[in-house]
Amino acid sequence: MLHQPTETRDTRERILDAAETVVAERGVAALSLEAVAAAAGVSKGGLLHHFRSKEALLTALVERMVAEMRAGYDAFAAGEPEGPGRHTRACIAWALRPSPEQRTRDLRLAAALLSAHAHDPGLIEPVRREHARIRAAIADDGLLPGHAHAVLAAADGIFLAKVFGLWSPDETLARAIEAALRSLAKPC
Amino acid sequence: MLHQPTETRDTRERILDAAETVVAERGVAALSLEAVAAAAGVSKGGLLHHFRSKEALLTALVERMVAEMRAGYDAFAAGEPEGPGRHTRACIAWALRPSPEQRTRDLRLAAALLSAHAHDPGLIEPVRREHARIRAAIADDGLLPGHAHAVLAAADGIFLAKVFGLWSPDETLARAIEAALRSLAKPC
DNA sequence: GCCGACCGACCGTCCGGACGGCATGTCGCA
DNA sequence: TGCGACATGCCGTCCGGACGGTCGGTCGGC
Repeated sequence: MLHQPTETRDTRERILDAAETVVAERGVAALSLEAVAAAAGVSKGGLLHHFRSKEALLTALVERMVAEMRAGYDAFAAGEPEGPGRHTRACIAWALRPSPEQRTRDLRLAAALLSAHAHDPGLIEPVRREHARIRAAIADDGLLPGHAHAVLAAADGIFLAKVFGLWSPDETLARAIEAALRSLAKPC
Repeated sequence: MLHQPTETRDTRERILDAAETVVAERGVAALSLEAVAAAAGVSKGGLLHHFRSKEALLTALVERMVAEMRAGYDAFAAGEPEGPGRHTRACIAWALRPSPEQRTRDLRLAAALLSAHAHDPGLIEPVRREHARIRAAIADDGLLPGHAHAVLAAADGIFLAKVFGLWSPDETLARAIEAALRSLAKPC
């Protein structure tokens, strides 16, 4: 494995974090290279040293996001007991289990998704592939296909509604929605 | 009531249609005044005669979209039989009943939502209000709150996944999802 | 003394918006 | 009926600013 100086990786991560922060706080339109550089405590030249173009920055943002998605979802799947409906229940947990680090994860996801899609819809292709992977897992989960996909749609809805700031259920409602979805995730 | 020449209204509508077309075909980043004007067969000056700024254009886009949303949803609600779960079933129909004019409606919604939110997240406030209105109707629909909101989340997910081009169920899967959601929309 | 991280000035381009002008039509008035 | 004053829908040019990206240069470590 090539040895990469730690400082470089730190700066790259700092820049990606800064990009997400800018989008989260000031919207997609404010995502300029100068704004990101300033938020990361780096000059514009320094930023462009790490990401050769804005598109490269957005691509890296999407890649990191998808990796985070995949790791998070797989962790939930691993936490569910074996048997039919496991992946479907992982979707429920992924969308409706509020934990501090998940809140920030959602903000990161939203920022990356929105900014990349705004620049070029083709940039979120990795997200589409990850979604397809989850769909495949869910279709082979031992449930009626309609039930599993209804749960997936609900999980998507919870998350994407948060992306646009449409709404977010409070704690008690989240529990109630979770119960309703779990009733769909039972073996037929 | 003031008499408004018909030609003006036509041109305004043509411009709004053109804006949606540009976004749908070339993405949010391509939504410039010049591109919209060209697609509408109007000069940039002519466009700015009807919409004093880009923000005014986007505001009008969102307003038209919300009106369309509201009319469509209310039509589905009116078509459902009275009794508990009516609004919840209207959500299901709204998201999962494919009809030609609804496909184009979805494209319009997606284009308006994405472009307005990209320019300024505050511009989609009317959408948030409309969503809140539907949530209120659903919360008072005679079902367990968790069930009704789970259905709403699924409807949101189906639509918003389409907005980002993540996926869209085919006809048979749509029927299966519909059946699963309807099982949640039964009186408790 | 080389190399990689980073800087900051600079450039070309694009975009939003202002502005003055030009037709067409309408109304008041003689 | 004819005419002038004005409003309206639309055009096309121009400008200031912002933004993405280039490039020559600096500095510290190996």
